[in-house]
Amino acid sequence: MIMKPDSMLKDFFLGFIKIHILYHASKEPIYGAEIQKELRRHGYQISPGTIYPTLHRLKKDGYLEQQSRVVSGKVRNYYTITERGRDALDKSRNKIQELVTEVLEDGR
Amino acid sequence: MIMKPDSMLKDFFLGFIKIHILYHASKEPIYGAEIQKELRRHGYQISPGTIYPTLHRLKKDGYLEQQSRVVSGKVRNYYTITERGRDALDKSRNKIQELVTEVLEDGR
DNA sequence: TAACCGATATCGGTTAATGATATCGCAAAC
DNA sequence: GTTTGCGATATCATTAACCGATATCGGTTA
Repeated sequence: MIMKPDSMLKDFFLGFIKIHILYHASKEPIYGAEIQKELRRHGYQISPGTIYPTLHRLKKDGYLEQQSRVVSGKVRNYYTITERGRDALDKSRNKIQELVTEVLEDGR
Repeated sequence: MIMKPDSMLKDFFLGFIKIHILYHASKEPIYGAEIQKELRRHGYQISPGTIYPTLHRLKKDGYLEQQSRVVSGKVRNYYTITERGRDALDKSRNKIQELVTEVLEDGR
């Protein structure tokens, strides 16, 4: 029996996904399956049914732009952050800092 | 026309609520309406339909314990963190630190 | 004992995550 | 040039969660 990650952390993680994606897309072009792997390294199994609609949404909202590229015979949709996305990321950073700092600040 | 907070931050906030609540309940006894005000100070209007079920859930899961108290003629359900809740909070802290630090670390 | 009121509880409607499945499109094989 | 393989992407029905409007609770006071 596999112990699922704490639901609290799962919730946190889901709420954090868009920001996490924007961050990586600000570093280098990313694609769906890669993001999924990256999230797994953090211990969270996020469904493709979540990843892809999220990417589409971020593109539709103008935060990401898409370039299709062929890699070893497969089509990949790479996403890069836009200027608008960068602004949103910066704004989110500040707010997250404010929200999280307090909670993280001290142990028991 | 009131500009709603960015949906990305809203998502983050919703995912963060349980942890935020646990944190405050680790400092002092809290109650629903107070939490709602506290969250508003951060710029987010969270519905009672979210707050109260969340508190019930945290209690049911053993993270909070409840004491009903009468204040100026009104019944209030105060919640305090349990030992189990403290453990969950500490665990969450570590994980959040790991997840957030990277994203916050640098500007553009 | 009736009316008040802050706080809490609840309900139907709506939106979002899920993960299993189907599809896409290029390339290598024959 | 047609077929097959495959990683990546798209989609769909189901399930769960937030929403906010509304109802209810239960001491207190007059």
